[in-house]
Amino acid sequence: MRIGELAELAGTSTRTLRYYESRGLLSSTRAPNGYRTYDEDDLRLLRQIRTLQDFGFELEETRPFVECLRAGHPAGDACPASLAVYRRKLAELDGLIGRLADVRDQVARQLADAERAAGPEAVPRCESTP
Amino acid sequence: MRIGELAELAGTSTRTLRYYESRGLLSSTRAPNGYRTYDEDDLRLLRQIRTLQDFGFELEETRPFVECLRAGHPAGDACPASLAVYRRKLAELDGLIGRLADVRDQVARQLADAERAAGPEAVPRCESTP
DNA sequence: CTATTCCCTGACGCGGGCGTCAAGGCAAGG
DNA sequence: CCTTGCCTTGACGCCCGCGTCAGGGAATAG
Repeated sequence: MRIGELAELAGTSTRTLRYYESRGLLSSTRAPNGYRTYDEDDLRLLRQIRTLQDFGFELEETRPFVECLRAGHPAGDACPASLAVYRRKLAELDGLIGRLADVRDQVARQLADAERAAGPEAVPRCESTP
Repeated sequence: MRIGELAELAGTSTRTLRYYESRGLLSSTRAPNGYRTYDEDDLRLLRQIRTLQDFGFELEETRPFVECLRAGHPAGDACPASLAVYRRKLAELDGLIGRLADVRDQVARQLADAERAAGPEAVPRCESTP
């Protein structure tokens, strides 16, 4: 298949596919006229990349998964390097979520304090003053 | 005080202060030699900005707080516009944390599945095989 | 006088993942 | 032949909060 079809199948753009190729993540054979040609394996590879991207993985972090698939494994996460990325990402996410939760609570407290200071009359709880 | 001193007091850089000024967030008077001059009010204003920045607020989102302080209020969050930003940010944080938690769980599941598929022998639970 | 240390403005760089335009080639239909 | 629609490479733009360099002036100590 050609680049436009692959892009549509993966729900992305041709620009993105060329970008992945420039990063060495996606490969393509060329038709005599210079057009990129892809097969089902490329689609699976691309889907793997997109899934991880949707998880918030950086492109570089998808590389072990890609290489794992290229090595012939049925799943991109069948290799130790991919598992290592999973684990790093889990730790990263836990840290990030924890920090965000802290921030959330601090903001909530700031808001509550500021609302109290501003006077409770400005914060109608229900239809108490119709 | 001059820009270097203010920067150090606020734990930031002179570049940052000039940047804030270019964004219209921080103001300064000028000494006859052209040097920026600041007072305690500017320091408080700057601290307000930095606190919000540390929370992950974008610079533009600190503007209501800055204007509130400039209007003479003792706290930057004493104005309705600031409270509105707090509320938006809370909702944003809740949404983000929720999505990240979802991703975290999906990654954890992927990891667990991949570990099972790879074979449990590669995942020593304790010192079971010394 | 010089050396040091502050300060000034202006401008480019960076990271990440593309979007988007430019300028053209190739294939197929009418 | 022309048009349409796909494809090619190359290159600039964007976001955002600065870092960092270039090329100067100003104040102070020795």
